[in-house]
Amino acid sequence: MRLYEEGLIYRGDYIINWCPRCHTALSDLESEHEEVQGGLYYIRYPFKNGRGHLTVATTRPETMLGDTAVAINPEDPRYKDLADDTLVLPLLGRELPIIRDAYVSLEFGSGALKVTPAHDPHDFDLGRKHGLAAIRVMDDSGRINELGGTYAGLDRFEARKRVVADLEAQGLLEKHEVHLHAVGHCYRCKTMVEPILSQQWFVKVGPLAAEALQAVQEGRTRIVPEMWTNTYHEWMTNIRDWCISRQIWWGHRIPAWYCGCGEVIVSRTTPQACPKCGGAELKQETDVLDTWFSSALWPFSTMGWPDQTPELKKFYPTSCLVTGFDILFFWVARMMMMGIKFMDQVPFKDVCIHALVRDASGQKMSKSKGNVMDPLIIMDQYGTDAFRYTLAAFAAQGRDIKMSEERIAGYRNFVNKIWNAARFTLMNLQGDREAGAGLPPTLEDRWIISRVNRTAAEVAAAIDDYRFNDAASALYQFTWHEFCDWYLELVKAPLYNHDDPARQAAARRTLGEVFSRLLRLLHPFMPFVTEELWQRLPGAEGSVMLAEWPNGEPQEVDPQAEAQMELLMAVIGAVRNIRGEMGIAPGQALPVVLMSHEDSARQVLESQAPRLTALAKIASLDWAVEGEPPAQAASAAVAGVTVYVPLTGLVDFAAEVARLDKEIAKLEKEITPSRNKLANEGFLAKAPAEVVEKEKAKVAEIASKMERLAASRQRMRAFM
RNA sequence: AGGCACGUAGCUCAGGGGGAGAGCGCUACCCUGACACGGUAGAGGUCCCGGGUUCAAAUCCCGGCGUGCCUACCA
Repeated sequence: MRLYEEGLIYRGDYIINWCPRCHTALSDLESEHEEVQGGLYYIRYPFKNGRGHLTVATTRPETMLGDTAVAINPEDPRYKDLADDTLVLPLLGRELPIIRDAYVSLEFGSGALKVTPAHDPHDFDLGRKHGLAAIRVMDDSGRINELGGTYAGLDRFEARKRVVADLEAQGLLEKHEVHLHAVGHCYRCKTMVEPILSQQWFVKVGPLAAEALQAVQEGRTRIVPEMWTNTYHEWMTNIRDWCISRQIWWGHRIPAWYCGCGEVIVSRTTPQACPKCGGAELKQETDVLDTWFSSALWPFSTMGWPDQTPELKKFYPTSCLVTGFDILFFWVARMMMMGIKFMDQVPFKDVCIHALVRDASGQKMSKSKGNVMDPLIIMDQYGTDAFRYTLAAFAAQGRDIKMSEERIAGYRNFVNKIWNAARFTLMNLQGDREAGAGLPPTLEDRWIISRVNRTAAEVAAAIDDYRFNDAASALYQFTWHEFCDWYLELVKAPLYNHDDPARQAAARRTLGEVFSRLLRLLHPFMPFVTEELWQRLPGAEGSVMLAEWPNGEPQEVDPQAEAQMELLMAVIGAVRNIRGEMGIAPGQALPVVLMSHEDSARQVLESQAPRLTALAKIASLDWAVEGEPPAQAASAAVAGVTVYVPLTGLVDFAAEVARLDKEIAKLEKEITPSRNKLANEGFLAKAPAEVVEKEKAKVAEIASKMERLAASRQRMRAFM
């Protein structure tokens, strides 16, 4: 009503997109252009004076039945001296004036354009400009009507064939070329849209769009990822009036009444009599509003508008709308227009455009194409949580998703991993998470607490930025490769040591705490399994949905513990590498000798000897005096520490030399770019000091490793 | 036709000026007391091509080639 009163809604005769199957008008958006192979027909229109003809080109010969003129470009040299200014329309014999308009392209077709104002939007404009009649020759089902002469009653495609055949028979078809062009199709039923002259209701969107555009330009509404603002801008700038009449049976009926005297009454209440003639014979408009028009009011109409309800006050404008790009115009832009118009404020602060799931070849999934992946089947197969996690992991900004079942299976495995980690955790907690306070934390305690806090901070930051894939992968990495791979293995030692119940309890405490935080962090991505496990976690109350969200406590980040763990993991990795590369059975415990000139490293490793021994499967752990390595041993170099595995008896010296060669070659490849940089004077002069320092430290570390490995290699060679 | 993306391991994809990453797949070994939907170790890359900017380019700029999407009335 308000829009009508302000002149922003009007009724008018225009060419609209008509679906001959749905029997309704469509907006420009609902007409989807699709490339089709059509024909370009060159048809001879004879001059009235009988001397020759003018050839016009058209893709839709059947519309010639509604022609009311032929247009040429006034600049066209071919048509400078025409024999006559009047043509005779073939088949029907109607006389057609030749009009001159710069709109006609000199390059396309024959340079002569047949004008059918009732069946083409541009012809309609031309018709208005030149005062031509508009003859509508088709009915609402796409059949030729009584104005189409002998073609009356034929379907539009049938009519085309007949028209072409008849023209050919009369020698009026000059030629016929194959022609690719984009043709509108009904978004609902894919029927070819027919542009038809018709009286409909329209919204004058210009002023509304200008405001909606400005809101985004001024940042009152932010579109994420930003690249979509271009698209939004483009569309808002080139927008045409919006046809909102629909001849369908669902939707809001347009509140307009027609009186026999010709008066149109638009009213909030049902009018009793015509204000002009007093007549009581009023008929309400049968058309309904486009559903997108109605739903443009959604952000406020759902909260009691036009009343100023408490809900409306509190929740408008909303914080974030999450949607797909294909809805950006249909709905988002229109909610913006209406929100600003009626609420004086944008409907949402952020619009988050998420990725669209496409099929394996990048096609948009659609039922009619038959390339849909049924989420119910997938969830049945891999689990709802796995499916949801996959979508989150794939949801990188600005990119669509080609769904891959392998990835879903990978996340199913992840869910399973968590389930098993939970079994381990719950089994060991023995119903108690509270005991064990007071003992100083072990290295693995400090480390995992530090890591879970870093992860929490990372997840929080990622979610704030709508980088759901970053959040998902941070959690995956932490859960599997830190919590499960390292922490759970390390914590087994205190957990299984019944001789030290206090330490055992302390271990339980940390385990329970970290696992509890992990469940809370995972919950948004994996709601079902985490809730199930939460219910079994001792000390957890209520639903995990309501549990406190871990944001990451900076004071619980412990860089020293992380550095020490890094050393421990490197040494364990070195022993395992030797075991794997030398083909030593996993079950065989190995003697290990360490050598280091760094007291701090030695201290850490000595204090962690039990963990080191357990995870690297070590039979005996000894320290060598510097410069006196064990004679026959495989070796590895980590930062600050050299690792020896004496292999007397079962050692294969050639294999060890080969292993060291490979390792040295790898380091060589790593060190070269850094050495080159340091040899570059420009780098030393212009690069930031910390970058130069970093390169130097890197070169020093790798060089040290290489030296130690080379020394080992030399010793091994002596035994060959 | 115009616009916007994308081209990184065999496949699916992150990253985005200073040490090439993940999942799956692959190779070898292992049913180790949470987990074989698993563990340990490993192989695998001209970051599409060509220029440019820079001390430094997979990353920024320009031009190609290829792919996808969106918009569009050339009858």
